[in-house]
Amino acid sequence: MAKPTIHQVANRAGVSTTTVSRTINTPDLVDTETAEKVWAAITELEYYPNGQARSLVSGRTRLLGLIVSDITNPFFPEVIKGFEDVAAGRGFDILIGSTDYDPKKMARCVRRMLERGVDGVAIMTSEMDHELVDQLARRNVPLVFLDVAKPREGAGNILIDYEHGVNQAVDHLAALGHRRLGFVAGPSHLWSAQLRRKVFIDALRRHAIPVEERFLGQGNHKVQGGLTAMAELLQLDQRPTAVIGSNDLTAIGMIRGIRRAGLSVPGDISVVGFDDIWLAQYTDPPLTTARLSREELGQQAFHALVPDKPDSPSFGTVTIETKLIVRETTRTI
Amino acid sequence: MAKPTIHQVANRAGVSTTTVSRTINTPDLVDTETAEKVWAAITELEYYPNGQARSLVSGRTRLLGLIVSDITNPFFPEVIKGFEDVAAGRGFDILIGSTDYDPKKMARCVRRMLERGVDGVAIMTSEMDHELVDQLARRNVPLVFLDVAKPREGAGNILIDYEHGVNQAVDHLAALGHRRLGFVAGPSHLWSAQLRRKVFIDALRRHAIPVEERFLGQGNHKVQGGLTAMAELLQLDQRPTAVIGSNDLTAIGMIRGIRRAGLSVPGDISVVGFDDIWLAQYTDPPLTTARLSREELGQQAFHALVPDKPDSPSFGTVTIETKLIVRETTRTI
DNA sequence: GACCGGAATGGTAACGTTTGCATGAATGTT
DNA sequence: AACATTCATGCAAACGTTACCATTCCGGTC
Repeated sequence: MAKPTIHQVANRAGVSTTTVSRTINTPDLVDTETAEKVWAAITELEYYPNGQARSLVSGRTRLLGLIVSDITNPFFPEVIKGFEDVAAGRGFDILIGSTDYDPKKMARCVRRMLERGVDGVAIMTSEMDHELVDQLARRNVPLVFLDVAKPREGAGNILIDYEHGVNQAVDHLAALGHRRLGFVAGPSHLWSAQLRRKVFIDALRRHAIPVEERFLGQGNHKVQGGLTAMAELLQLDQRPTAVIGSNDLTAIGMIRGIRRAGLSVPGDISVVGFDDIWLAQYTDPPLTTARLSREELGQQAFHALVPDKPDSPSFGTVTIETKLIVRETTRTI
Repeated sequence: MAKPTIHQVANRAGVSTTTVSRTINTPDLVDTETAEKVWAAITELEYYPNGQARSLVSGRTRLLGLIVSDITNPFFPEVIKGFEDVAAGRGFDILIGSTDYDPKKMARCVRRMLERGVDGVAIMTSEMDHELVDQLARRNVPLVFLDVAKPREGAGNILIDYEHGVNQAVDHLAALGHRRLGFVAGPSHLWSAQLRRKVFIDALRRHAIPVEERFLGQGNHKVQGGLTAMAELLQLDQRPTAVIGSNDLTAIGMIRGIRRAGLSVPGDISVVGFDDIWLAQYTDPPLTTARLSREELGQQAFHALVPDKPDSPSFGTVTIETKLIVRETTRTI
């Protein structure tokens, strides 16, 4: 009674297990009348097919892995949501693995996914062990990398077009008359943080705005980092009139730093963030920031792993756009 | 080569599959020398046991379900983390289901978990279909409910001791000399929100502080709700000198409302939140709030589902403490 | 009326493990 | 020297599905 098998259903309906299986999977092959009896038995017994047995024979698990570094980081939940939503719609479940920036946990994650026989893995974590990833690849597990330094052969890659958003931000500030722009970068070991910084500098050049070393601060993608970096920037005898943070947390810290120095945002200094995390709309004042749609990121990751048409290669590279959201931390000089 | 089976390993090591299985699961039963050969074969072939086959015979999947309403809500990720951490340590994987407050998705979630044959499900969502839950119970799937109205028979229940934290908050404010206390509640359909409000009123009584209806505002557990409710409270000819929000988001909205009215926190009005979400330490000024350890919540949920000693019943009820964290939004009157 | 084709169904062998039962060798006990 | 005990191993039967290959029955065709 507890967990009826296909045999019990078959018995009850007075047919063979084969017929039950067909009623569920290929209804066209079974007589309407028989099908009804089978369905009756199924609902009466509250039968659910045993997934293990199913995928043991089919070879597919309809299970996808998603490896992130820290689910607590406000950036990730929305990616997960985007991924999960579309996956659930297509009948896939997802297995989440947090690495906590710890290579050991990463290894454990990969092992778990391998044993579960996932049909694909999305990896969004900077610190990854190449050996481990190769192991996945060698077993023909479809892979997709999110926002990774070098697109990988034989795997999907989702890249982020930092350039557009940052350009828009610089355009925006330039249009408001700002000519002294500062930037507080993220941790230097993070490739994407490096890229954001580089893209900012390129944008300045394009606008023929002089790039001043002293306006380039160093943060850590956390509030505290933005705060202290901003404090240093404010020591300068000639300070920037507008500053961009490498991510929203940094920008929030910067706002706090400016306030603490007795100045106002955007009255004295304009501030722009990056990411548009959920929190950005609730800062005081609401933060102008370059949005990176995390939901889309998750969705694209799914599509890279399980293509619409079966057997299409999907090793392609997809780019996610970024786009400036103007709120209230920027003002004309 | 792609996915070696236990047979290939057995062949390579020159033993039977039984021996390979034993080398992995019950090493005591196999000769050291043989074991070495087997392990050699395992690593050479990069063999990982097939989980489906394994759990097909064992009946256990070492898979746990976790149903939440919205992973994007900053409250949940930390619960998930607590749950996942301890689960991973014990060799369990977790399957996340978001209901999005949609009964249909909830049903789909339950079905998915049933088909996967999860070894237990933790449910932390207010809108749940009793029929669905009964279905799980009938199939002897261990269940645990988190912060639910009525403890359920035959299932684990994790309750939250709202009382202690709120009492501490009121104590704290009373000690600072406040006698006119306000409260902005959460959505009335949410049982836990109701409870927080009730507990607040009880605390006032205990302190012989008069309970004034007009000081009891109505929010929705979002920033906006706190903001508008606070605006109303400020219209009063005699306003409260301290206010408590039903959750941190509400409190953040309240701070904003106070500021918008040209008053200062905590200079004019003290504010206390509830939950201590990650964001609470980054508000300006940092929020005094009653902490509800979400990590512990997740951990307890796991322990309720898979007890340390096999076969211990574990239908018990566990209570999570709440505790005031004093930061900088409260001050003497 | 013999033959063919299609529709509906059943029997059974996989899928990759674990696990009781059986076997054989080696060691110890009387 | 016969026998019990332990240790190390193998054989084969499960676990719950699906998929291939029959088999049966039926109406239609020549």
